[in-house]
Amino acid sequence: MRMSRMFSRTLREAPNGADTKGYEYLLRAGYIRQMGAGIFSLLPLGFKATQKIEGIIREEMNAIGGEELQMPVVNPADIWKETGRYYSIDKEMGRFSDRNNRDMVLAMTHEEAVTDIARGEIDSYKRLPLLVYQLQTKWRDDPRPRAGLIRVREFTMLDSYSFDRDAEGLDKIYRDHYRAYFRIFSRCGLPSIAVGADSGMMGGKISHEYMYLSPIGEDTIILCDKCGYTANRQIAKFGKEYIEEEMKPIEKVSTPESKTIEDLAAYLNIDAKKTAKCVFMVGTFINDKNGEEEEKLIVALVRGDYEVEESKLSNAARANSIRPAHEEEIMACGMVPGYASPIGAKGNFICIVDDSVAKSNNLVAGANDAGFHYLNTNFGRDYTGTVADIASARDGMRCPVCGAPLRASKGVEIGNIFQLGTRYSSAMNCTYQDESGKQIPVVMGSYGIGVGRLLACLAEEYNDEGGLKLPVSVAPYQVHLVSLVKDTAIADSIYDELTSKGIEVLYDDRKESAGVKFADADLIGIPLRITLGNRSLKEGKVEVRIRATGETTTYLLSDIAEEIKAEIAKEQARIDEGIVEKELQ
RNA sequence: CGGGUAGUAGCGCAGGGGCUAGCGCACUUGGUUCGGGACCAAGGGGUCGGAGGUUCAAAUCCUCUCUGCCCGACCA
Repeated sequence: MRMSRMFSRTLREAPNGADTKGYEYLLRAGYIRQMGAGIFSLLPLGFKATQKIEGIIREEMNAIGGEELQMPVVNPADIWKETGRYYSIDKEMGRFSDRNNRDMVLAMTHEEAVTDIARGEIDSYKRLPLLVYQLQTKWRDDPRPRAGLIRVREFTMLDSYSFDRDAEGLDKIYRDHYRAYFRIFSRCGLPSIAVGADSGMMGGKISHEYMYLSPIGEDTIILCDKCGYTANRQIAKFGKEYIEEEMKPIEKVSTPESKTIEDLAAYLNIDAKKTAKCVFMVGTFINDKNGEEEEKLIVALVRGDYEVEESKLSNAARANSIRPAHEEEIMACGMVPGYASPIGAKGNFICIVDDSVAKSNNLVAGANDAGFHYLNTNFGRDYTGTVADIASARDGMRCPVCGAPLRASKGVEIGNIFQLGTRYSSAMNCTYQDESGKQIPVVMGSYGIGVGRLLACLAEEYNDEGGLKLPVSVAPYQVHLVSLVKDTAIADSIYDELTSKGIEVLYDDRKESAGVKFADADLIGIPLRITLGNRSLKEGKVEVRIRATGETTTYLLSDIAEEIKAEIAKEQARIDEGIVEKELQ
């Protein structure tokens, strides 16, 4: 590509709002342009990089037996009503009516669509297993897009769907994906880790998220450096201690001005872990069949020194969503904020008790009387509720596996894999006939990678003061040819020669100063730069500079095609050496 | 959805009741320069986010509204 004819141009200054380096450079180098909140165009450079990523994805998906297809973005709402997600997913899904007033949705994922197709294709166990994937546009009306391509509303996603006759089959294809995803990310040059995750709106039991660890990430990952335990904080467990002792009789004491655990512990001169903290949320429960909604107060109890993890709480309560409760809602159930506990409370509420509280004795809890608390409350004797793990794992807490201190880190979710089981096949009657003639729901899995987000993470990982420095496997071009001599004949012939040999060349044939050309080359970040200048040309040589390291070598003009091929191979070899082969333990 | 902040040329910004709205970069023309964001000269480009209002006069004041960004809620 001749730069004189390139659609995009570089920006000298960062557009307002580009607050991470990767985003700033993608914008300035002309890879992407914004059109609205969370809505971006991929300009030719960004599109090329994306195509490289997609090429890697296709190779790896094909390698595990996937077949590529493409499903429609617009789905009739009927299939989403079959699974109930038409009702349980809120405003995040785009909805509209067609000209005949039929409900339509913009598919934000394709479990329904693929299951609808599959039920027409699968009849016998002999047809299984199957695996299909697509690279396709998703629209998800995220309430808060941010950080460029990291969190957008419209994006391209690899999504694959597996169909098996039983859990063993699912387990195998799930493991295949686990391994293939590490290969994909590492072939793109992106370091990643897999963590145990919440399956969220997808349903199902087992799921893993792939995380690019970075301070710009929004997810919090809990990891153990000693034994390798990793999990998203939303589900991360940690080693809890229980205060087990002989139950003592409950006793009401005056605790004026002690609305927080901190004040209470100070007033009574006790450790916060000797208290039970009461957190109030309101859960929304949606009927999958008809979309009817119901709200209910959720009372969450954790030990005073722990925090409530809302995802865990939401799962334990089986709520579709939860929000903090208002004071009136708490008081309506006979509890007094600041001095609250389920003891003596009445009305329609759900009580979820963290095991740290359930298994500890004689904790201090609210008396539902302003200015008073109870000493020596005990779960089971003084109140009841559902026991679950709803406490949040934090930096420094103990590893649930080996007991070593846990570490918290920020991460960007670049992919995830779910064992769906029969959630969709049962709801949509996607069954196969087994040897005995019985109809059995197909066992499914679904798997996804955000392509644009992956590019954004790469831009974040590979940059310096000058701009991007993408790995050769994903860079839009392999070579950036910069000509500084007036006579274009030599540069033109190098360009033609390299191009004819299948090398991807971005040729800066513009009438710009050397400084501008170098600065733009650094910004765009093509891995290799050929500089054609009078200085070395006098000796019949050109310079080849490696963007990532700045290392420069001069080669004879006559050898340049072969030398460049060798340099590209070297760059590619660096990537190949870093390919991660990892099996699910 | 709550809190904050901003919207003036393609990009970055200044101006904050009064004549023709400015600066840097980018752009056009001519000339000089030519290996790390050159210089000189002459130019082109604006519904000051939108609507309504106050006023002799509004980019500027008031009301409403739209949009972007940041924090939170939320999210795969």
